[in-house]
Amino acid sequence: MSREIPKAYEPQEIEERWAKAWFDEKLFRAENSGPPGGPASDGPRFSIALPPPNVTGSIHIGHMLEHTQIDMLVRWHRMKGNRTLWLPGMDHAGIATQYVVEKKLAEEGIRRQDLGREEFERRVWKWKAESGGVIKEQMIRLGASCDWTRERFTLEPRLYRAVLETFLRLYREGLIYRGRYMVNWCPRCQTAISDLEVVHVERAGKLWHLRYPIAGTKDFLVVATTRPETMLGDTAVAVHPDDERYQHLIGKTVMLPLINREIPIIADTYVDREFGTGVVKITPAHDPNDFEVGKRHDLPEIDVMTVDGHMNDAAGQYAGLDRFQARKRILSDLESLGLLERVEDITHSVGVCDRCKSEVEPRISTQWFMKMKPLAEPAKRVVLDGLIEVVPDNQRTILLQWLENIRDWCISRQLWWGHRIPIWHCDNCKEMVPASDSRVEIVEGHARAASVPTKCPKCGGAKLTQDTDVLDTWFSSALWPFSTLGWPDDTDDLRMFYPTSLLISGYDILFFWDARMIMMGLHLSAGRFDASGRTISGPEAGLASSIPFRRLYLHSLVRTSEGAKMSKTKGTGVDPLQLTQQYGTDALRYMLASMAAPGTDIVLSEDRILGARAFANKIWNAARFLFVNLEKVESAGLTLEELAAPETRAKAPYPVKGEGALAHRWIFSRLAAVAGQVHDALEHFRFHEAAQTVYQFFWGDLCDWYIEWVKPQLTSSEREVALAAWRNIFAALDAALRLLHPIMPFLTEELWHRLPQPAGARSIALDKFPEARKEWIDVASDDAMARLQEIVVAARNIRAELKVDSKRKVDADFSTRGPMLINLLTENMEPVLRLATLSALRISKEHLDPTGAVMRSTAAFDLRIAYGDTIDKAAEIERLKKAIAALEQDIESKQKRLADVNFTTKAPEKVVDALRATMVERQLELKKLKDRLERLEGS
RNA sequence: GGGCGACUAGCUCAGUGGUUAGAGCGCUCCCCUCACACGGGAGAGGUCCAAGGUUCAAGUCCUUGGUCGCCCA
Repeated sequence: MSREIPKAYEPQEIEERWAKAWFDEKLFRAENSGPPGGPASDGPRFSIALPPPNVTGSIHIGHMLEHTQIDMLVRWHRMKGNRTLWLPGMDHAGIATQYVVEKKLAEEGIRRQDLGREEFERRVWKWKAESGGVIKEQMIRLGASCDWTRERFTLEPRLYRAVLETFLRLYREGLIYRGRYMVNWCPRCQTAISDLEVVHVERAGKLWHLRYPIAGTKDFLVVATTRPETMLGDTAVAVHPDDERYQHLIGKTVMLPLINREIPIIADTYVDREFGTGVVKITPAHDPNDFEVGKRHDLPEIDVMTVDGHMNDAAGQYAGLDRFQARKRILSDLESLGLLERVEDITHSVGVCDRCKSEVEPRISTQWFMKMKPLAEPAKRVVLDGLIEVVPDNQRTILLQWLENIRDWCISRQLWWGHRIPIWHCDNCKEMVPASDSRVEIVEGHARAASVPTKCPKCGGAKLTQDTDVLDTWFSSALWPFSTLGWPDDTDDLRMFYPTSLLISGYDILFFWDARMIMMGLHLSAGRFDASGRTISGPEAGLASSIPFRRLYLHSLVRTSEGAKMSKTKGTGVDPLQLTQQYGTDALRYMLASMAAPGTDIVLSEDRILGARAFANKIWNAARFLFVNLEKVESAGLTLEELAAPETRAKAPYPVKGEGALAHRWIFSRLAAVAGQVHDALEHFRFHEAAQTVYQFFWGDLCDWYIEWVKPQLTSSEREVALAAWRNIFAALDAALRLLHPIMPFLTEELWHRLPQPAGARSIALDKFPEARKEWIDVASDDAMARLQEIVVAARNIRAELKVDSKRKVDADFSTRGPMLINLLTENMEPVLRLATLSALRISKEHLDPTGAVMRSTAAFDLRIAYGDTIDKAAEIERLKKAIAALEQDIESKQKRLADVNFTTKAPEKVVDALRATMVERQLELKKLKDRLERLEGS
């Protein structure tokens, strides 16, 4: 072992080295975790699926936050001895990936249509092969302890099979159907998208009031619209049936301007009488509400646009124009005809494509849908029954409300990159024929449905063409927790790891993904629920038949200081790898963990990363202190081998004779308490609490007090003392590193290896997480140490006020009534004198004379230091007066409360007693301060 | 239109009805003491957005309002 160790923690080389080693050694294979030796199914398990990042992307800070939280829990469970699986993988991200590749092609002036479907798909695969590994590399570098031997991709053959199986089952059950309905259409992506993929943005717009001449009169009706170009497709105007203004017109007609089509005036309760003139144009082919009205009144649907957002032949003279150009032309034409009554400035909500931000066009088209109500019922039940615990709780309500109001899901996409729908259409009779089973075959390295129908069962026709649509990406994502474990086959992994223990995702994909996984997981695992969604008791019908995860934690999002989501295109994105280069991965992880309070979004702060980096350096240097002193271990007569032996550490704390015993008992008592707190915090996703607890323990307790306290013991001439001290300090630091490992894996791995470890020890990640050991809890030591700390701080406080040179040792006087503090001080005189930089501490039971000195008092003791003649009397009087005022106010409020019979009778006895005791102490303190003030003012 | 969240020290944020409301950073003073100046020691700094209410007790629970942000329609 080399004993050179840099003075400051330098993360770059260390992190890269360990990231590579962990990956190369397959350290995080599930098989490396859990009880050694026993049968595979023994013992507690922990399994979690990585929310698969888009294959085309790169890690952003939101991933980093997500992965840090998952990794903390995964490492923690692994160290607790659970058989632990974190299954990673990527999502083919249909529309997103196709968009990216299309944009690249556009740079060469190529459209995908120029290439044709097969060639385009080939290009996407090629591009995926080139850039698809980026995320994986980054995740490895950032320390995610995934089992990479089980990595999956949503478009790989095994997962396509799961998709086929699902589609075919739901199709046969009638839960997937095809039909002609109004959908959200993106003219840029040229595909239908689901309701969830439409984002609503507030935009400044205009409301145009148009005049529609009433047929056979010189009058006209005025309709208001934000989308005048759709008027070409109007097939009616509507008024409210009870609107007195228009009663006489119902049943008459208007002449649609520009196109000169005679259309009826109808009555429908959908019309809002208060809006505009109370007359609305009805365009069944371009508005979802008008579509419904059109159905009710049997109106024709006139689609005036093309798939790419241009006007079609039905638009007459406007055919061929882009929809926004057409709008301008139509408005100017109406104006010149005197049919534009007025224009109003408004802000309104515009639906845009989540992916490309183009304005979405409501459009009638033939698509595939999934019936969601029957699937949502069991999902609601498992959430209501607590079979799936949702954290934070308010997200549970949001989820339930969404499930309550669920609408059918448009699952088909007119894309080329994705899972192709396994339905064939008979060229002859248009019958739809599904693949006969879910088997897949590999063609050119990629999966295709293998069981292709060859003959139409209805007409016998032999010419069948596969549906050209692919499925929404979220269709395959919805199967992720079980498709990745081998479903629909009954695999060992499925038996071992399903249902997964937990899902951690951002709340922004609660509906997109989490909810759909619950619905699909429940539905595809027949047997556990009957049709009413009730839990069936008795033996489980199969391991796969269950919820996809037992707990669901929705983590916060990282936002810019303006509250917007981080966005690369807006330039507000933060590259975590760059931050890693700058500050170290562990520092970044610590910072994220420390800010990850459930339910609150995170705004990055440079200050907090710097603080985290300082913490990493502090840990490094605490270990460095032991490291550079290793020779002294040997000179104390201890071998490193013995120190490294697990048995040695297991027996800590070793009793230390004489003065030094207290601190050892205390630090292990703290360790037990802290381990308990960290367990509790992690169990409840309180990552920030876990982070803060270990920080406080390591820096405050271990470094500031324990190490400083025991330093001289390590070089003690008494061999027994030195031996025990070394054994204890190693055991304590080793435990602290294990405690820190889930948050800061690289640093702790490096230090763990640099310190003596048993032969053959592979990694701190496979070591044990510290337990809250009951036998370490030592309330008396906690209390004693707190008392001594109070005395040391009081002495330092006086020194600072007297501006005593920090190296100069001075005498002090100490007074207390009872023997308890006297004994305690006597037993710990050396460390107290040293830490307070005192030459002597004279102990008495008498009152101390404050003249010419500075004093600090608590209810239990007085401490006095006289030094030089530099006492600033005025300042001391000022300080005393302030303290007295605060105390008096406090005592007064306590007295008031204690005098209140309501309080003393209704509040718990414990609270009343505690208040009483505190008040007595305060009164004592107050008396001391008042006495002193009097003397000072009198002198 | 409906819902959710935030508002606490100069800044970024914790705070689970019950001591004198905490942390990190920043600030002031002292110290480069042999693990660490990414450090050590000491200190200053808060009418907890406002107004009502519940309670023996409210930063915490309820109601209303304000400001900001997010989501859904």
